[in-house]
Amino acid sequence: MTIAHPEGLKPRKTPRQARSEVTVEAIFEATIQVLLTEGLRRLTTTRVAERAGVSVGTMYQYFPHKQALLYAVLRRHLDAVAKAVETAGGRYRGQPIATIANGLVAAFIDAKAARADVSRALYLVAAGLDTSELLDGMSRRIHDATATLLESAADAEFDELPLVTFTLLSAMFGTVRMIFERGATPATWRGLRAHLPAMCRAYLRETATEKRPAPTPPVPPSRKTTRPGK
Amino acid sequence: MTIAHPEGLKPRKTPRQARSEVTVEAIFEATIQVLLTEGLRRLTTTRVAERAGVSVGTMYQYFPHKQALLYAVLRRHLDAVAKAVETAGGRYRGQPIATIANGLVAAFIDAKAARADVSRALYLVAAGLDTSELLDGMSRRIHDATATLLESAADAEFDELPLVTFTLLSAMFGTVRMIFERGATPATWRGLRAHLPAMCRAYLRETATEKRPAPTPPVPPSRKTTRPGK
DNA sequence: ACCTGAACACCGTTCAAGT
DNA sequence: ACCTGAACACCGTTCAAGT
Repeated sequence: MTIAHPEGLKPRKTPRQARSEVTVEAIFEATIQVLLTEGLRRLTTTRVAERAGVSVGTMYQYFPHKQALLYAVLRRHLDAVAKAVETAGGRYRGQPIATIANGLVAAFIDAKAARADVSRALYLVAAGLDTSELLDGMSRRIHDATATLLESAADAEFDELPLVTFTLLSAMFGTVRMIFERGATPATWRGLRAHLPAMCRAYLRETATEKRPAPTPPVPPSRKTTRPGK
Repeated sequence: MTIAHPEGLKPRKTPRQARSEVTVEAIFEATIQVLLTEGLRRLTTTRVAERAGVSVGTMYQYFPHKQALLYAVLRRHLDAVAKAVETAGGRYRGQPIATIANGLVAAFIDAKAARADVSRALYLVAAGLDTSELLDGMSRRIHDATATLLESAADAEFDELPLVTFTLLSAMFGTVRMIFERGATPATWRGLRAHLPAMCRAYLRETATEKRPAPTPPVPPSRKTTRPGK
């Protein structure tokens, strides 16, 4: 559950007194505020400290450098997203792939949209940091939850589960990310909310080998599994 | 064809003598080299100037600030990608959607993979810059080329062409981007090269209304078009 | 026309001194 | 234990002086 911090990005000390917990919390909140009001480019250690009502020195007592601070903020957000997908994984277990695809996309989009402004700001933060280990950890949680979910599907089996999971998630992550980085219109958002699940369903139907004959629809899924080689 | 520079990101002057053209070219090349060997974080105006064999002052004669320099390098690369998709658009006009999907994905991946290291480095650059106008311009070219291509498909018509184009491209862009930002294994690359087109084909088949009865396959496409509203 | 590089303002980070 | 803020090193940017 806990993701290891890459060396050097650890918080410098853990708060031991009530006073310092308040301080750390204030620093977190100030970081997000400065990020949203001033932008990443103008996010300065001095500015964050000022906004948090502490001195720069205090900040450096908890975070060895600016990167570590941003890293910690990013980590919080990604953790919430991973949790959302894991929860969805529990809820849709054993359902048909259509339901799974819809549920998964909805959970992911909702988690991001809940704090859309923060999400958007953090994409920039993530790019400027060495986040490979953090993203690896979060991706693994989400990947595992998704693979387990797909494996439990009532009406389908997958020959290459890891690759299917990876492709599916890449499209989901990437699409939503794309939307966030450029400001999408509400119309685009609505459109995507329908078309992204549609794409996922179509893909899963294409790559699945049927487990039992589906009850209602007369449409036969393709029999051959797609081969990844070359 | 030419994309307007956002205010303030214009090159400061255009080279008028052969000497300065050489200088600018050296600066471009130096930027990419420093980016690849030192990373974005250690990319310093002094370092780039040194590597290019000119003084900082000279650099500032051509680029008003560091951002403008990075912007220009990014612009070059994106232009090459847009050109690749436009070319593919010409080549696959009037083909069946399966062929179009395959060709489009291949063209895009190839364009990125051609200079994979530069691609990777530039994703970081793009995130740290105000690139909305640049990306809007490039996206428009790619979007237009793709929409025209889809409209020409021999075996399908699309009720909501703009939304379909957008969703398709988002998945493509996003997926490839995802791969680039984290180092993907060759196996993953090969897998994706097969599965990403498969996903695109499945999606297009799902959202298309058939133009003429397909000749070979007995699989009927779904008749109802997916509705984007809520 | 084009180039140089010392000089300036600003930001990340430290550390001796405080409570 | 926790906090302060002047001090230092480094980076982006400028501009008077050169060819």
